[in-house]
Amino acid sequence: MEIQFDLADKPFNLDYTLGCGQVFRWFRSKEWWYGIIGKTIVRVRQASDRLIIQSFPENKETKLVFSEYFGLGENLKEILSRIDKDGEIHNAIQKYNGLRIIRQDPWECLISFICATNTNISNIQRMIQNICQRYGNEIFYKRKKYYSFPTPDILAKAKIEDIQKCGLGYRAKYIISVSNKIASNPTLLEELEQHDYHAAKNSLVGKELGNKTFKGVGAKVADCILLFSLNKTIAFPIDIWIIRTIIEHYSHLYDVGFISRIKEKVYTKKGSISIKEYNLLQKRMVEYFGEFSGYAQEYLYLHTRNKVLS
DNA sequence: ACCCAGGCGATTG
DNA sequence: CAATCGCATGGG
Repeated sequence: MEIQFDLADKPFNLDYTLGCGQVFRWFRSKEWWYGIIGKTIVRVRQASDRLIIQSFPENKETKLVFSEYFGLGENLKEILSRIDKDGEIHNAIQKYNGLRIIRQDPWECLISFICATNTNISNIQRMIQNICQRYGNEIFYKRKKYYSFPTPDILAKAKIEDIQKCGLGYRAKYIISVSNKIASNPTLLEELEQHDYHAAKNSLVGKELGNKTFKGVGAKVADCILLFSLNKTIAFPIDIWIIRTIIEHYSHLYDVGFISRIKEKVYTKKGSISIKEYNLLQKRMVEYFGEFSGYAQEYLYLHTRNKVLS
């Protein structure tokens, strides 16, 4: 049995949505994408105006869960028209029309983006795959093995050396620390969705009792969590690709001196941007693109990245 | 051998 | 405070 969504007049592109680096556990084989949503094993394919989903196990809520996960409730056409403000974003929207922001599990998102610092996407995928193989539960479906994403209490009890063996290196200690935090307060992340962007972000990057609540979570990682799992469409993560986009196409939004300093850092590879520079880069972009800045970020990110890598 | 990859935390100045 | 500097790991 399978579920279908009618995509007529709804921009949606499965390849861009699953392949743009917001989720790391999906893989494509021929026309199907394979993945796990919650505890449900899923394969998905797109046939022009339909999204076809086969899943195991199924229940009555499955269709609603999938609709939510893929962001099908959002009026993407309207959102894209709101951020379509210049030639560069216009080209990105034309090329990647149908890219949607997924509403993924905040816990998985938190761990995934702690892994995502100072590395590349294929390595992130490998780290997370290793974590799931070692600490998740095996699920068999159609004679293939899948693994659930491990729970906070399982990772909290893990040995740091074992997590390092998953290829996480210096990130392993952050995983243990954050897992303990969530294991002792399981609803902490979900509660952040009730707060506005700034309050939620302060909780993610802030301190309590003098030390950081979420080690390994800085501004960039926090913005990814807010955008990809906590429904904060105003979040605009600043990464190296977006900085390149800004330098090339949005430098007029900044002081000349500021931009040249950013250029210097990026081109010479001498040091990363400071938190102040991060915040200013972000502030101007959000002023420019508005409440759906996060969508603009994703379109620009993919556009710039694929221009360079292809 | 060296550099880079969707930064962060600890340590300095 | 703000700026600088290791950091684990894998691939090119």
